[in-house]
Amino acid sequence: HKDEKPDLDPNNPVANWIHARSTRKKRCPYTKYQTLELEKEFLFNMYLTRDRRYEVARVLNLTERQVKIWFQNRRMKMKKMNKEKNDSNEQ
Amino acid sequence: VMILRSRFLDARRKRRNFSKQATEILNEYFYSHLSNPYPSEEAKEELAKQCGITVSQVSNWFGNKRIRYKKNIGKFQEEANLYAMKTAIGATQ
DNA sequence: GGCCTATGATTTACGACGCC
DNA sequence: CGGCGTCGTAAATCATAGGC
Repeated sequence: HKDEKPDLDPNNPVANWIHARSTRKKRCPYTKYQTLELEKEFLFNMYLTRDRRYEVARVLNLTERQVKIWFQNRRMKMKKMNKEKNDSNEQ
Repeated sequence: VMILRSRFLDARRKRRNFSKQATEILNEYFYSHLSNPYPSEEAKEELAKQCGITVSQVSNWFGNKRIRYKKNIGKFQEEANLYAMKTAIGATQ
């Protein structure tokens, strides 16, 4: 037979997997209010200007980084929803 | 037609567990690629087709499986042995 | 029918890498 | 060339299907 290489390390199969760094901030679910306001802002424009980002972050008590990432994630979500809509509408 | 479609969309929102055969296929892939259980986009498409689910669902399944396996390898040992044996038998035929 | 856990989906947070 | 873009994912959490 042969040496494929499905498994190089039987003792620790997880060793080569992707792992989040220990410094990563723990996921912190946003409040309904925060989410609602973010959705409203997203409806207004899918891309933030720096000024809007600063303002939204200030009002919702989030960091600008959190707001930036929320918009990135929200755009990916929209993309996924659109794809599913298309997939079901063709065939 | 649109009505049928919206009906289909409504039906989808009630989650069902995947079929036994689908879970079987996914687990076979997972345990036979245990050191790197990250199927390519093409592999995901093939698995999705075989399982009768979407590529997104395949991604969700692997994401859930990896984290749950990693968090409690012991709990999955029996299952791992079962699928390891299965692929070993398959390889001899 | 009421718990409980397993399971599929969704939500935050990054790493990697690309573009401008 | 740094900062924001996408893409794929980790990990936590949500929702509830399904078994007892």
